Amino acid sequence: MPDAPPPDAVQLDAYFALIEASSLLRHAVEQQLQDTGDLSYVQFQVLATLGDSPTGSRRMTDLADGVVYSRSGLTYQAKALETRGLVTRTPSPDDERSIVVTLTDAGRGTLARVFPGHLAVLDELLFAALSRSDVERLAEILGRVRDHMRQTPPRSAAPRRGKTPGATA
Amino acid sequence: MPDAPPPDAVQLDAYFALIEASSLLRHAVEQQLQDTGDLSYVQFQVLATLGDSPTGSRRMTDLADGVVYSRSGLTYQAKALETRGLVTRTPSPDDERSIVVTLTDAGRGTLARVFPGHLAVLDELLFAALSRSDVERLAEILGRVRDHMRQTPPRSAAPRRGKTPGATA
DNA sequence: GTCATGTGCTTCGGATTCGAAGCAAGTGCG
DNA sequence: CGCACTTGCTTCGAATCCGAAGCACATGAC
Repeated sequence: MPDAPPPDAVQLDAYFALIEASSLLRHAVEQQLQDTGDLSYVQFQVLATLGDSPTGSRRMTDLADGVVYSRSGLTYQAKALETRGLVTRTPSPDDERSIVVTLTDAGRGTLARVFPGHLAVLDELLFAALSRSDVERLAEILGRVRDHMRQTPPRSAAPRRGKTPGATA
Repeated sequence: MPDAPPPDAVQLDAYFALIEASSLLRHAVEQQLQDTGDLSYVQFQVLATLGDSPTGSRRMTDLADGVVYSRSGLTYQAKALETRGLVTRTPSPDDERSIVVTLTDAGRGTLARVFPGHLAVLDELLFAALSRSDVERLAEILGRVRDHMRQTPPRSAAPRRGKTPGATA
């Protein structure tokens, strides 16, 4: 290869660290969830998201969006959770085509049973290496990143508007 | 903000932001890789990891470890890459049971073709919302996290449930 | 040398994943 | 109302993923 403009080394560091850290963490957590509650990571995310809602319910689409999952994938998991009695799925009164997923008591129970261990893993793996201010900074920075990404054209929407070189407008 | 009653609120913020941001980023990048080079994310990671090595080679196990993937999963992907001529797989001269994966010229070419767009996505999604010092901090903090996780007992060593059965014998 | 154990990779089976296509309900407009 | 278009979810097929089991080489104890 000739020379490519040396991509910013620190940026790459940050990027790779982000990917690696999240992958490692995810794997560890996944294991814990499997052992403790027989849950996959997505399933846990779904339950946790529902638990976060005041009503304990969400529409399928919003749920899929929240956990960053495909719709068909969520259908699969929601059914699995329903079969196990951890959530219910009922058509919305407002929109007959919407399905509202709701956490059951059993679901809350499972969540409660799994959560402490979950936190323990986080403490051991993620927070053990960090000071309080590290955590604060991390939350602040990544929070900003997340918000930015959520705002930005979600999926396709490549630079469509772009005209050819020169006049931006 | 009231104090954190049960779990530390800031910690949870950081954790969720980490997971969400990495998920969103990964999806976006995945799309770009698919479009530009017909590569899955893992495949890209493998090529990139190999490209990072002075010799352009790595053992299967080290590779799997590096990209945080199962061994069987890597076997699958390595074969796919080999079929497409992007890597070669040869038994190691040292250890007859080791397989050394090596980047081919075609592999380097693909990597080169895909990389600029990859960086563009990162710029747009990840770095656009961050200042230089944010990036530095992020790299530093997450680097520390990653190192900590890499050191920590990878698999087992999870807090066994129940009591410790004292001496096994 | 030979056995027991450890290490490296693959195969196998089953579970999960996604996108595309399909179906049904909602909306805007004449 | 009828029609075109949108939106919400599911089904379908094919690809991918992982853990357990298996195979082959390597190493250490004796």
